[in-house]
Amino acid sequence: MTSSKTPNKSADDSDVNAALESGRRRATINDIARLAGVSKKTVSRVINQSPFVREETRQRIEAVIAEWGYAPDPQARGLAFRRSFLIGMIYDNPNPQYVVNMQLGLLDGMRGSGFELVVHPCDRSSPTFLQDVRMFIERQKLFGVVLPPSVSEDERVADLLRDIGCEYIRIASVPLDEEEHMIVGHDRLGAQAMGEHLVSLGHERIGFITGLPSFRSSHERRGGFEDALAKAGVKLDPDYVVQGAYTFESGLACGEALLAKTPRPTAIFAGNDEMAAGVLQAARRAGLTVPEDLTVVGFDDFQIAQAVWPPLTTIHIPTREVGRMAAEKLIAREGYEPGDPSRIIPYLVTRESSAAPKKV
Amino acid sequence: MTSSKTPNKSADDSDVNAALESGRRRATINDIARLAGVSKKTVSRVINQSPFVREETRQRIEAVIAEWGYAPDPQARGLAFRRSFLIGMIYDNPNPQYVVNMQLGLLDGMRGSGFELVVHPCDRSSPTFLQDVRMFIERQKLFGVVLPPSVSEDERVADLLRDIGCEYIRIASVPLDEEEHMIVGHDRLGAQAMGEHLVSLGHERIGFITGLPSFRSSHERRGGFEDALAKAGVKLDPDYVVQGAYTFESGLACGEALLAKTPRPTAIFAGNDEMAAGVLQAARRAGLTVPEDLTVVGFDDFQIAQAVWPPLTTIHIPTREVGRMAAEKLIAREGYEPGDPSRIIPYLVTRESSAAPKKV
DNA sequence: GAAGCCCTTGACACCGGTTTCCACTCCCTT
DNA sequence: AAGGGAGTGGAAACCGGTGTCAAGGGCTTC
Repeated sequence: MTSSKTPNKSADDSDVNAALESGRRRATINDIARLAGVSKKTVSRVINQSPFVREETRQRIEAVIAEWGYAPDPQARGLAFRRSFLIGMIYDNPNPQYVVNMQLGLLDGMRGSGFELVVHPCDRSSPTFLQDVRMFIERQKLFGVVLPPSVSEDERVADLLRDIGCEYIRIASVPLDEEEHMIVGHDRLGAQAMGEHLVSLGHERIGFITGLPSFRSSHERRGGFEDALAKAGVKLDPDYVVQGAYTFESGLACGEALLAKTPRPTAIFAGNDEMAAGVLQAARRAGLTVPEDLTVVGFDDFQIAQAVWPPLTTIHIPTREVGRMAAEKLIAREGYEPGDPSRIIPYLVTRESSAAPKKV
Repeated sequence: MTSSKTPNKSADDSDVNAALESGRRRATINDIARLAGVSKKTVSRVINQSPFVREETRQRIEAVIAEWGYAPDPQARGLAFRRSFLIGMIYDNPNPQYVVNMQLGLLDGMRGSGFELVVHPCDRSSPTFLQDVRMFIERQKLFGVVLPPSVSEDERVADLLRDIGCEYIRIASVPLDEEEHMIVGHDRLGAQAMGEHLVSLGHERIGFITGLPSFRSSHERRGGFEDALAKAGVKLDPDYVVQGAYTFESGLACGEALLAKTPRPTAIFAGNDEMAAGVLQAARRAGLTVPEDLTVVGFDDFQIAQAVWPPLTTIHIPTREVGRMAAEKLIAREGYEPGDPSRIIPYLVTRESSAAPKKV
């Protein structure tokens, strides 16, 4: 009777066990404690990997936990810890494929950790934006949040997070914060690769369509492109740079604008695939054949790049992998090593939309 | 001194108020009770809209709640209620735009309700699928789940949910469950509309590409199409029906197969836009011009329909609205009326990919 | 053999809400 | 004025975990 805590509990115990065994009730920490003949505090220690538990005791408890399939209640645990086991993704990126890939990546990185992902699209221009974000985080007592662009680039949000002491990871194309809060993408490298590709094909009069200026990636992509051109001794004529908005429609309009220039560019590099698809349409309306009359290239390598005609030469961005790294960094589990940054380096994908310019 | 509960609390009170006012601590139900001069039970009654509170008392408490911006802790509340305020979206639909639109719709319907959305993509063919779902729901004590296709069509999942007593809404193109658990889409109507459109243009030899047979929508779309043709006295030749997989690649392959038939169909109706984009590519490879040589139409009206050339005639499905209705139904708030089903009726969007067949 | 220390363990209060139970109003009847 | 019922609010237990702190046991050390 060493494990019995009160003299007349055995009758109750059998009732309790019956309820448990029939599956009518999930096991609680008290059940596990009782079944293992220890106090619930010790079970708690095992759950939280406290080193102050005798190996033999730990194994006994772990066996009982495994046998009954016990998992602690995140709400109760969260209540005591004063925080939840939820991770928020706060975003305003309008591209569905980016969003979904990012979500999948985050879930990859969270798998088996006991955390769950709560999604929170937002409108950065709303007057209540910061208050909404704060409410979201404080009410749910989020463990942490992941911020993809362009929310990641908003210092007000970062300040808020530091202020309320919420863990966060910012995903951006440039370092904006301490290293531990950043996953830095390599848009610049990707744009450089594209610049080299176009130059190597022999293009010299190239149009460029920027993304939304509120996204740092817009500037990085342009910058990387200019780097590559400069290195090859080709100059990017500012007159051939027009500002898009990362949308198909803006790509169409900007494409038409660029194609109206004299002389016409022999290639157009759009800041993302959506806009490149718009350029393809502009080219078609102008009676031009791609890539014979015009090279059109994009950035991101989302599905649209393959669905248009001709399929787009573009830069592949490993969004899902970026998400995985972000989640891993956020929860920083034991056995977590920093993650090889080379996993998220973008690369050129050559398809049929790019070719050498026609000889004059 | 009527509101003072213990004689020597006033000193403590000012400390507590200081902490509150400085924002160092969020208000709890005890603070609100103290500030309003009532017991926390009464505050709880107000929060939970109990009718047993004097109107005057209620207003006083609500004023204090508003003044301090108090919101009850979902974890503590959930712990006592034995359920969380989380809603799960369990899905295996591979289309990013569908997923994102559905999420947005669900969030629309949940806005201001205090619920949050936890996303849970899954693999229905995994051996641990049902166990994963069960674990997800039971651990988080989800308030309810929303099941879009094709998870919604899996009776094992519905059985599981009934078994563990979890609220759920199934989104599908046919009624599969009691009315209160269903949002029924109208794929059939949409496909009928497309059938009528093609017939009215004069097409009689029409190819059809089905979606994945594991999606009920595939059969409904085909069925609705056949209905419309039958009504017009046109027969759908089974030889001109090929099975796709809702992907671009499958659309390409199926398009090639259909265009190889003799005589060639004058129109191809693909079960979704992705496949229609594939058909466009097959047509181009075959040297055909759309819509002069071949009419190609899709279904869903996702963004790809506008980004390809020519832009696709398709059926618009109000996915986001469907999501909103699902969420509203799930949380069935006071003031909730069933929701006008006409809001989610699909409609034809005519673009440039459909035209009358050339005269022979 | 007693003191001192470390390793383990458990009792108890607490996280922030809800529910149960009960006592106390208040108002209306008799 | 007393009695009775409905309406109202408080104390304490509870949801399922965690923090704090002190106690028990085995070991070494003097």
